[in-house]
Amino acid sequence: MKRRGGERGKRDDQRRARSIVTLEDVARVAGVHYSTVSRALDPSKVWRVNPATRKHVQAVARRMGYQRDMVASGLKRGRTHTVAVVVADLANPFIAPVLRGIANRLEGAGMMSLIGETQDDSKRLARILDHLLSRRVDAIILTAARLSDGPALRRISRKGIPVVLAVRDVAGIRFPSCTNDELLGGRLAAEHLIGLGHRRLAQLRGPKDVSPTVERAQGFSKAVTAARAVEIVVRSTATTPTPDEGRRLMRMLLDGKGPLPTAVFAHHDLMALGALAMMAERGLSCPDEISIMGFHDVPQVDRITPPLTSIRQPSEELGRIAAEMTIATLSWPDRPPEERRLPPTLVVRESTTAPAGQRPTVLDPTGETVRKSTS
Amino acid sequence: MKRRGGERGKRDDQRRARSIVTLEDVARVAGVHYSTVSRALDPSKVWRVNPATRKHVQAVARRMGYQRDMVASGLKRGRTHTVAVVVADLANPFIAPVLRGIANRLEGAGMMSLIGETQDDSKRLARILDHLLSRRVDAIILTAARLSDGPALRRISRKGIPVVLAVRDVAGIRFPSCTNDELLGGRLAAEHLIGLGHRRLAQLRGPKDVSPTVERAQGFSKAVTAARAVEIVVRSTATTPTPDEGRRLMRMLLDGKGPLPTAVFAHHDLMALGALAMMAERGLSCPDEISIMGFHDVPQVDRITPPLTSIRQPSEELGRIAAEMTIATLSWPDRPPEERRLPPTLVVRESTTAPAGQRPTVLDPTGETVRKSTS
DNA sequence: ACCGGCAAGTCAAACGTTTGCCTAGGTATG
DNA sequence: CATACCTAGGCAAACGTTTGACTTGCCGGT
Repeated sequence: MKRRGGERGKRDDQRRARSIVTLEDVARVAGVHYSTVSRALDPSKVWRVNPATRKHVQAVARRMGYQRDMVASGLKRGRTHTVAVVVADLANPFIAPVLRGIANRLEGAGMMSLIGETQDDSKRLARILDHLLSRRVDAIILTAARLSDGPALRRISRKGIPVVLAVRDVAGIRFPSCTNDELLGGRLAAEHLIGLGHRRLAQLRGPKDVSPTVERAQGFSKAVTAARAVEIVVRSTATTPTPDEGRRLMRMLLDGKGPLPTAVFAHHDLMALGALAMMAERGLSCPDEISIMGFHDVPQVDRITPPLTSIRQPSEELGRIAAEMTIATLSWPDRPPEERRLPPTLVVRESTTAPAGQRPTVLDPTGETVRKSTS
Repeated sequence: MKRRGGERGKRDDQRRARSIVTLEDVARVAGVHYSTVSRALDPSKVWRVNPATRKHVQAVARRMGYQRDMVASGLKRGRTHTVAVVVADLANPFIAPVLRGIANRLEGAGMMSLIGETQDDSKRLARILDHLLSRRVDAIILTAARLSDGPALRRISRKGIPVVLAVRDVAGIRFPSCTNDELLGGRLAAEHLIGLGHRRLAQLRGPKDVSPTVERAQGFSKAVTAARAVEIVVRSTATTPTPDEGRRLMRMLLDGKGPLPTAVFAHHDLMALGALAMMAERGLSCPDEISIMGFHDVPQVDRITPPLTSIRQPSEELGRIAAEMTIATLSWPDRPPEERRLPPTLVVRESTTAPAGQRPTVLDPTGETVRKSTS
């Protein structure tokens, strides 16, 4: 515990200017070698230093306000404690809770998340992935993968940096992933509408080339086929599911040949809103003439007119689990990739009802027509 | 341009395992010293190397897939090209566009954003700020500041890391900041309601101890006073403006002594939604009995019943500007702190109308009562 | 008295870049 | 021809931490 002091003082000015306390500073004050300080402050190495010395060093470090430089540490250890989260569209209301789940879980593990937005542009995704490589992030949580992004991902993965897929899956690749069970989501939607008596259904599909759209469509179609009902599919060409795209698809549907469907399943609540607007424009009433349901159960769709039937997905939990899988992969790199699918739930509101022909009409005491209602 | 090769081969195995190409690898292949490679790849130092050599080195680097290690570079240069964005609540729908504005602008400058969420908890803010210090971020964009966070910020600032305030301001501190002009926002709200003829107005205030609430309230009150109208203020005790908090405040208002106000200004659309729900519960109709308006114009409030009058703020632009100010501060550290305030705009919809007594009642050809309407 | 073993610290070489300084030639100038 | 000057590139010391290898001092056992 003897003090020595004063043998290593040549770079002090720089550091004081940045007012940064280094191991060396602490060591000088504590009267030990800086490697001892390093060990005294590292829980996993602290057994190498005498309890008395440890206490003393820790006290000095705290007093001087020492903070380990994570950049230097990252360089040496090859761990930056940083996870990149790549999203397609920050404005999509259902991505915020995912981000939150991720950020909060990571914070608990001493990590933070870097965010990048691709706008579903493959070039931009490639640029961002390169950049992330250069930053030596510990892992990447990718929520912006397109079905065809396999090759790009394999390239990254070969560089030795773990990629965890969230929300969207990728064709022909086995990575850890945490996604919603979209097949089930599609099926729940179809079964709900079929259960109400609909025999002629339409799908307004979401952005193309992404797994949720494909699987949701598949789950829906399969249930429709199983029920021997008729299905009309309208495909989106946009990359973002907006109300405008919903309007456009709904117009295409209404202008199409053949009889109109009695129920419409939009792959995104925002598209359902657009579809509702289009119906209003054409003087059609929902749900009386056509039932409409959406997906995601984004905030406030329970308050519009009519309150929207939707499928709810556990977004924040999905983020949390994706972060958890990332942490697990980092601490046990060779574990086989786990693929979790979270079950969605149906939320029935007033935008869906039985088709006009089959609607049970009941007179209630006030003489008004009553229908299934949740409020 | 002579090749030398083979004089520095002792650590190759490690690097090949991580499949990371370093300056040294490129140098060996190109037959020059690694410092020359460094200079050939740094636009600001490239004049120090002969054009022919530069070309050759750049070609080799590209061919080998070299990527500068930003961690090492960060350690040496003291610049991490990372900006932290600290938000209070990731789930707040109006923060997503801000984040997006920031992330996109930063990406253009070769930086990325680290995100942290405080949940408006001062302890957590302090923890996060410490952590960010340790990560040596280049700057911090703080959207989660409480009025009383001055001391904590000064501490950070003294460590030499620039802080830019966005959305929320802090008492008694002169930092670069980019906020909404909340005074104007409050005034617009008040003037709109007063203009409709209301003389008895209520405010449901937002989270306490944050600048937008205080200024918005002040702007509102001032306009009310100027018009010699009467004001009732209901203060929130929550830290997050939720529909539930809106319900609670609205109940307090309705249960209060004295005559009810004819118009209510909620500091957040979500609170306005709660207030509407509370009115419905009490059998009051909006806007017939009480007009309600919100703030932020979050997505979909135009589709609820009745469509909500609100105040719109340019969130994405605010983020972009905050990022811009951050970049400016980094490249010219001693510039005087700029304080920008972005003007909000009033969006009139159907949840606000003239008070019952003064409402101009007009018979239209169908014999129904017509009122001001936007749709 | 000698050796082995252990505990507690010190030493110094990394991690991959950046950059001030130095040197080796070459060219211009006296 | 000698000197000064320039250019292009090499050298090596940082940046702050981590960590394998080494030293030192001490104890117990033979």
